[in-house]
Amino acid sequence: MTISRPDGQRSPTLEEVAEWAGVSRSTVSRVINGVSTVDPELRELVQRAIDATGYVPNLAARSLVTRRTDSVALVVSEPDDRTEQAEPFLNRIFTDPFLGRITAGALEVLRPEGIHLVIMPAESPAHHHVLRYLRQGHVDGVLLISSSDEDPLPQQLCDLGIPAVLSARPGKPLPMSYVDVEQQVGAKLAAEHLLAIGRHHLATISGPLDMPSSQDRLAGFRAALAVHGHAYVPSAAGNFTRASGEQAARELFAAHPEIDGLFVANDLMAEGALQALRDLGRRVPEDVAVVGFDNSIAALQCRPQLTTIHQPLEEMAAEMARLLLARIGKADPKPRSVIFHPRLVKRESA
Amino acid sequence: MTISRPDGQRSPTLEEVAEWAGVSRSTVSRVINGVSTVDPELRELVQRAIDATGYVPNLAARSLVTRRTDSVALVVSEPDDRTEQAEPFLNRIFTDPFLGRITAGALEVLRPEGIHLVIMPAESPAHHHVLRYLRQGHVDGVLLISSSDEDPLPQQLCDLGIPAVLSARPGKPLPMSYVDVEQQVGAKLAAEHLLAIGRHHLATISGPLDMPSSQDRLAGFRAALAVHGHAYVPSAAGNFTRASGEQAARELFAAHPEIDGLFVANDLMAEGALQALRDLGRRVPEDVAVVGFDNSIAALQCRPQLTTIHQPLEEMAAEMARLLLARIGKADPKPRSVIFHPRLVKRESA
DNA sequence: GGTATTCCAGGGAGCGCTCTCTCCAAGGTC
DNA sequence: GACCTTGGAGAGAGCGCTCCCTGGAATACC
Repeated sequence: MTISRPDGQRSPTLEEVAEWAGVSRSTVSRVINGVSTVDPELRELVQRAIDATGYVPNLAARSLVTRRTDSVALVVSEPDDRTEQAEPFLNRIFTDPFLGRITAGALEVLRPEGIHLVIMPAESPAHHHVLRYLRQGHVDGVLLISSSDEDPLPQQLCDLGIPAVLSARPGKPLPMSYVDVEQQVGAKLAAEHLLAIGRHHLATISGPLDMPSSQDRLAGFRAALAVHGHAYVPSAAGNFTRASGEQAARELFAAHPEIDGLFVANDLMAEGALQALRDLGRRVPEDVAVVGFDNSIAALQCRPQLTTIHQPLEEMAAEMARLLLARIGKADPKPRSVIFHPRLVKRESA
Repeated sequence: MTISRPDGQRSPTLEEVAEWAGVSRSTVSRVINGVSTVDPELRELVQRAIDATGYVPNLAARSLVTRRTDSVALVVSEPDDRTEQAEPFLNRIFTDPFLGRITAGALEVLRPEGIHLVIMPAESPAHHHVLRYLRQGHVDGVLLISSSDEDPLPQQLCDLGIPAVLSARPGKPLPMSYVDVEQQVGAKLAAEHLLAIGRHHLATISGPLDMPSSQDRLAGFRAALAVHGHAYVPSAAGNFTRASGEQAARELFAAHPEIDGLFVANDLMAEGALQALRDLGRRVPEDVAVVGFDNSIAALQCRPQLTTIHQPLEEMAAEMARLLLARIGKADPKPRSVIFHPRLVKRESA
């Protein structure tokens, strides 16, 4: 802290507060930390001293001894191979409603516990920066949003013994807790809905295929259709951005103009697909029915409004925070997984 | 730090590295901090010891004595009165391309300096949380994105002597550095362009009117039109979200169907306005010309693509970071302001 | 060759806090 | 009244680091 206060002096220390109140350092410390064995009268006195001096505990000193910082990091990671895309990483993550919902959910749990959340983007070239930050002990643990099964970060955190919780099933088995949603079930809901409304030429726009969740949604969609006799399902991969959805839809309809039902692996890409369909002169849902995934704000903002698969991201993030807190508490609880259920939200597009 | 390493032991200390290398604590410290007065041979030896032990400096211990943390916060603040809006704060900030660009620009400057950036949302009920975080000395300074002239945070940071730089001219005069863009000039560019392409019935959708930048854009637009004899300019205020832009456009066109030129205070709202115009059956730009503001990714993603006022957000954020670093370096440099120039980017919508 | 000067490694203090241990006083027991 | 228990305050050590000061070896100077 470089708080050069206006009056030029540093912020007061425990010792100074103690002197002001005429008690010992220990007593002040006890009051600050809410230890009950303090005479109520003294407690009151010390509280006045704290207010009078404007005392704030020095975090560095405290965490030097407690080995806690009372803050956790939300790290949004991105592997090498996707870093050089048209739309820069930071633009993508700070434009996708995903992150906001995750943050909100995590804060819901962390704030009442007095734990701070710091958000750190970690695109690949900066991985070591972030890793250094984490190793230095700025935070007690990390909520890791990782978007590829090639991402080395989960493994690294594991090796370093830094408590962490993942936002999805890890690509490789790892002794870490994670939350997830039944991706395949979500895709199945979409498939069955499209069939139920009488569509026969189905296709899908998937997310990046190095993401387990993308793979699952694609596989789930295909499997559900196979059950109904559809052996072949055209697909194109996007990267979860609106532009990539638009592009994928164009490709798909160029190759398969007969498509009348489309499952898109997130709402943002679905919005892009809607754009493409408009340009192609296809009406939604009359000519083509579209189902998205996420039930994000984007689903409500496009025309027609998106029928989509709801994913309880806020609750999932809250659960991640809870799992992390548990992990930080005791050294080595068994890694736990918590799986959430998706559901279909019917709107106008299908 | 609660790093309970897999093998159950804590991470090594300076002392242990010193012992490994057979030198003193001081020497290791010197090597770590790149002090030049170390025998190259010893330096080499110490480096091997560091690698072998996997040593990472303990941040708490270090910053206890240096009073630096080598990290700064990017705080996105929001005043009371706007917290209870349809779209939650976190959704809004993590959906607007604004934040991504700011982050990218700041990191550009901070990363090479080895300074970490932590992002903290600070909607009003959590202000004290964030303030506590900052006061505890987690960071050396703050880049403050504040969106209202009622926001108490700048003043508070100032009082606490926490180094900070603002992202726009503060609502009230304050001895803090800030960057800004010539908002009025930007609005004037929009106004003149709309006139130049032959529009006569101009209107504008502004941002929240408690933001100095919104006020400036509105005032600038009106002033520029006044010069050309337009005494009255219909306007409606949004809150910089797509939905609010759509809503504002509806209101505006319901009251003033003759409008043929529209200046919207950011691209996101302009996208919403485009949506509304499409619903109303107005062609853009034939019936209504639309000019946005920001030149964000959103301007490229809508149909027709937006003519907009470019704001060099990345450079502005980079400059903020530079100003902050300067402020952290020495106690009390004179607060500086750096003003950037907007420019018109012509696309399809006007 | 003796002294002054530089160079560079080591030792010690101390940053501000927590936490354990000690100690004192008050109350309870027989 | 002597003893033990208990509640609650203070003293001390030490977390891991940096930074200043000291001192010895190497070099330079007269």
